[in-house]
Amino acid sequence: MSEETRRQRIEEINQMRQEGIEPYPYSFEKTHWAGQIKGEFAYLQNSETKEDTILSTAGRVVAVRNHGKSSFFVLRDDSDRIQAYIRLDGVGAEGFEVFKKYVNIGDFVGVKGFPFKTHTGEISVFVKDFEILSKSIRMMPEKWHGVKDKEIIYRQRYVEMLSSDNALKRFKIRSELFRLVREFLQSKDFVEVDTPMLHYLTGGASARPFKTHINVFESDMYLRIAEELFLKRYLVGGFERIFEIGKNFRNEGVSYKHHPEFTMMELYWAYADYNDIMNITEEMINYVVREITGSEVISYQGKEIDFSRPWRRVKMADFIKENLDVDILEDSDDEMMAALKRYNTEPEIKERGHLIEKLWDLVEHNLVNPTFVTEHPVIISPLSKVHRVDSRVTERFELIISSMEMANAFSELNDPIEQYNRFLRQAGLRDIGDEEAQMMDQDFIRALEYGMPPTGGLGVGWDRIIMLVTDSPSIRDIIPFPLVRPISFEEEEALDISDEQ
RNA sequence: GACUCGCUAGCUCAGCAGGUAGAGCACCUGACUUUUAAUCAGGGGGUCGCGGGUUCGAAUCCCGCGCGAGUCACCA
Repeated sequence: MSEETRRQRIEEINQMRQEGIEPYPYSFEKTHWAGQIKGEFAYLQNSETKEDTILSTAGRVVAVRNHGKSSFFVLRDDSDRIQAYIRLDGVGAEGFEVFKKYVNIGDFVGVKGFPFKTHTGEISVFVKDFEILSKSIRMMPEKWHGVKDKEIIYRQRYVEMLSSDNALKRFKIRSELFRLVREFLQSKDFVEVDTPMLHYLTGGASARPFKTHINVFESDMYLRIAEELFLKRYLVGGFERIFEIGKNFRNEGVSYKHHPEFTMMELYWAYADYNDIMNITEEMINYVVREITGSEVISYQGKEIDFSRPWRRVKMADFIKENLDVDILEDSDDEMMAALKRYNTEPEIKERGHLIEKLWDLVEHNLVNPTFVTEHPVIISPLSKVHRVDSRVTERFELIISSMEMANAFSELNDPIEQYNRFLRQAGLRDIGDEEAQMMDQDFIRALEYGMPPTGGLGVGWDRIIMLVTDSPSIRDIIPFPLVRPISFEEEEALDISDEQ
């Protein structure tokens, strides 16, 4: 590491203070964002100045081009980049000397001056005054190639963000997406609520939980794997249209589409069923995709994905039958097992539900455009109502896009007796070693006994949708600070800041 | 977990018939008052991921480990 440059910077900071220049001042009056300046003064002709307009802006210096008694430099802020032009006769000999001596790429600088357009047509700020706002003592990544090392990108995301406009934009899209989701749902009278992340019992999904411990109650706890069971308690309480956007935690593998900590949205709509939920899901995702990308057809990793409505709807059993020639509703366990063997796979737990899941995994990758896969067997849907005309299946759907499960929804089971029996069966699965089976939640049963209205419920894994709209190959690319294997800071760095002051 | 690939200056990368390390950007010094990957001249900077082995000699060959990426397996 360039220890040398870092020492130089620290020495410069000391010098600055001796000269009465504070390298880390407290605030700066910023009147314009970079993007605002570019927009507001786009009308200027080449070489035209607007000397009667004094504005100020600030950002990180990302490029400096010195020309003797003048200098061009580029400031990057939240909105865009803006070029600034500083010269000796604009800021005076002393100011210009400070600029040349102390301003480096990576520093935050505030400038005050008037807008103009250069001979070559670049909207710029003619600097009348400037202030160093924060000195950087680290060298910035290469200005042209940026940082490509995935290890730096994931472990020090701030480095990727500060050096790549694209990365900054990617995470702004993430933020914008959640804004749009809230806007959409609020327009339909859904209210945002929240539920605990620390649970004594895990439920609402099939997954292995993280364990933790609460000292005051001397009790083990789990990080939630779903919001479901608490949100339904809201419905018992009287809420009719609710949603929660929050983190869930699943102690399982990491892959391009799995991350132990991910952002899930769940929504519950009283008096609606899974058909209503299908419709609102389609409308909501279509809206979000259009707002963000400006189109209904997007390109994801070279594939085209068409979000135009209506989306295909296919029953799970039919889809598996047409692809694998296996009937998950009628065939025996042995027949399904034989089919799985034909595809060189078999589940760890040889139980009907797991056989069905396994068969599904074989065909999921055949779906690229948004597709609702519906009517899952009762056995793999412990929280879902049995279908009103076919008792072998439930009123449930999963939304598949680009081979990834994006959403899961059902007509929520609100019959307390049946829910109790479904939980009993899940408990039986736990007994035979299925660590992902759900736990009996007696308080939840009690809540249902008080009565929950007929309700349609939905869960959406927005991280995966963000992958699509940002054309990111891995979920780690759109989670700002992904989980990384721990390594000691000393292994990465041999810097000691204390002995250098 | 298995296999494949990668790890060299702050960053992006070269170097691998084994002979004590290079470029560009960045940094420092100098020239240059409309450049935009500015240009020109000079300079500093490296436990070549870590440990062991082979060898007179290892960034380069062999073994182990660490971290990362991809594929598969596992997994909603």
